[in-house]
Amino acid sequence: MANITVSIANGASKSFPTGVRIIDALAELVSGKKRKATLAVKAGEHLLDLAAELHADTTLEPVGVESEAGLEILRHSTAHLMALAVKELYGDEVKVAIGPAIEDGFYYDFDRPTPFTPEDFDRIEAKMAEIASAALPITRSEMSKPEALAFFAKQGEQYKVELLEEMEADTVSLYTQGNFVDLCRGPHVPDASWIKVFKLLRVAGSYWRGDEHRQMLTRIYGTAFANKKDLQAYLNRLEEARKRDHRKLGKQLGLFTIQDQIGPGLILWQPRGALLRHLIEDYWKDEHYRNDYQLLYTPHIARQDLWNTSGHADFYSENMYAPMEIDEVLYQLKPMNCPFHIGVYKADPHSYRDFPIRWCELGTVYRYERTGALHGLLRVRGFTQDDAHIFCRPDQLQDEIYNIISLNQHILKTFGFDQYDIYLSTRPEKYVGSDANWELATQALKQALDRMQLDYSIDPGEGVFYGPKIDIKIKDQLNRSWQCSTIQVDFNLPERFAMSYTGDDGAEHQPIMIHRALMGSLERFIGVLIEHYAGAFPLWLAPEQARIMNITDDQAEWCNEVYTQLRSQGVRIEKDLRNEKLNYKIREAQMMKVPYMLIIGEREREDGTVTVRKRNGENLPAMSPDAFVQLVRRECDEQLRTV
RNA sequence: GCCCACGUAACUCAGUGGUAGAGUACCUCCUUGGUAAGGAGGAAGCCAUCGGUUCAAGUCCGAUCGUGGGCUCCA
Repeated sequence: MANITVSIANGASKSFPTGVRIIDALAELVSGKKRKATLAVKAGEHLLDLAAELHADTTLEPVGVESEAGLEILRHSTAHLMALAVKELYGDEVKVAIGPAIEDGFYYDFDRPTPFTPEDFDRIEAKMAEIASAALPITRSEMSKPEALAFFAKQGEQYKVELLEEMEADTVSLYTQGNFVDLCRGPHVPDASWIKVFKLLRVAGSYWRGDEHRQMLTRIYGTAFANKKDLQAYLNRLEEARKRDHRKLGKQLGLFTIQDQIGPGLILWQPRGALLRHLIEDYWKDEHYRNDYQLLYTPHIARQDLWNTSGHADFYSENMYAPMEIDEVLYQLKPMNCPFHIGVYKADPHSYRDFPIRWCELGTVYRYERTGALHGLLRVRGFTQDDAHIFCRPDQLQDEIYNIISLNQHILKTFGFDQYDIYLSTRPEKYVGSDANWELATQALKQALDRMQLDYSIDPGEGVFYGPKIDIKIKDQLNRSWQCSTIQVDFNLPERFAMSYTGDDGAEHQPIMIHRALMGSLERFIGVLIEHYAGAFPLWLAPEQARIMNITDDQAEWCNEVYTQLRSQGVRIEKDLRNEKLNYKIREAQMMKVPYMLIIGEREREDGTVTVRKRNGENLPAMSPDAFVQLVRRECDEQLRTV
């Protein structure tokens, strides 16, 4: 990426490629007379060089710290500061592994006989503050690789030794702060006094080098900011995310439950959640019929033989549940829908004229997920994919991909998602299918994306062994990314199942198969939706669109009349006729995030009207029940309007 | 699966070795009140499960199951 933009106090500024020492860059900018420079580092690798070498006669303003790259440097330095504090407090008992800056903060991995717990945070933070206030300088030095190896070996830092052994460089850079010397590429802030606002957040386990067969380390996560205000804003954002947590809202709004007795990762949809899901499914089916898809239904189990043919019994077995025996034949629960759709394909002979065939199914699959991976609705063991398989000729591939992406965009947009990160994954090292086919499919994916003028990044070699794919991550209200949509070309299954069609030349050919899911799974998608909307669903999706409530018992009859009328006209309305104060009823409806409250007092009963209170507290003038039905229909139509 | 933490009433939580608690929800009664909690009373727990230590275990120890934060893996 990155150029370094260096600007100085007189306004001059220039970009340099990464790797240029800032001191050299400055020399170019500063004509020799004026040595008082202010730095703005946009993307920096060598800030410390500058700090170290300009210290004597340059004032370095801490402007960089507010920039993104500056924050990264600050956080990286804070990770080091934490390691220093830990070393000072716990000495040789602790070995240090690695400690980078990450999005929103930093972490450092430690190896300690008894892992850290949050109770240790106060002590470590206090030590960090103490070191920081002493403005202990952070200095950069270099060593040859053998020197560095000997140095860290002597200190007993086996993790650093291992890192060094794998490095190719002849010389490495070290950063020294007090007694703590760390192997590090840098850059860092000039001294610890720059680190003023920081906080340790949580401990977690992590494998050394991310390898589950190796040593488990204790990771401490923390964050640092340029000022207290930014830290507070960050903490508030975390708090906001916690409030939106779909597990919490799912319970509060009565959407779904997961129970020990049923089993982990298995979702029970409660009435409100089931209604929400039903609305999404109906919408999904309508959109698919409208876009020339046909709906399929297929069973949940199949003979093991099927999974042998498909190859899942081989390469996917660790995700599949154990076989069960039925009439002395083994059957297995399905982890995927594809072989069944192929079964439908094989029920009839096919000609090139049939294509494209677009078959979709809300197919429930079961996959074994390790207990530690399970997470609310977002990672479960039984889930329903909004699956589809498209069979086509090579010349139709690009159009089909294009159509899938546009349908995807249309559907996602309806749910308020219009920010995506798109990844195109290309051929991995191990693959099936011919090079020519891979090229054809990869180009088709690429051209479809280009045709739609979508930005995407390429993940080289990250495709599945059976074909290239496009993954789309959606961004929610809090700018968090979620992997939902996936579009995969498959050269494997048509081969394994010997699928064919008769071409215009009268010969048999193999169709191209595309797998795709737009929402991914209903479980995950609804989990994301809950957090995206913070449980306050738009009217068309709200399980309860309106709640009618009386002020005194005298209006109960009129309430019942309106209730029955609106129900019969398709409004999802509930009633609250309890002997409670209006305040109390409003509060409850409000907490259930019901979009409209219909308030009925003496006035409304006499006039035959309803007073409408919106979820945001706003009141609409009294209207007839009919007018309210129209209002609901109009609003839903607007929300569903095709873009 | 791995590391750490946690598991007490339907929910949110207090209870650190000596008779199981609060608020909310629920039920009953009073109250009929116009825009986010009216009042009184009542019922409700095998303290996740199993085992151990102890005169005595919700509390200490171990195992199992489950949840959370991560790691790894993924729709």
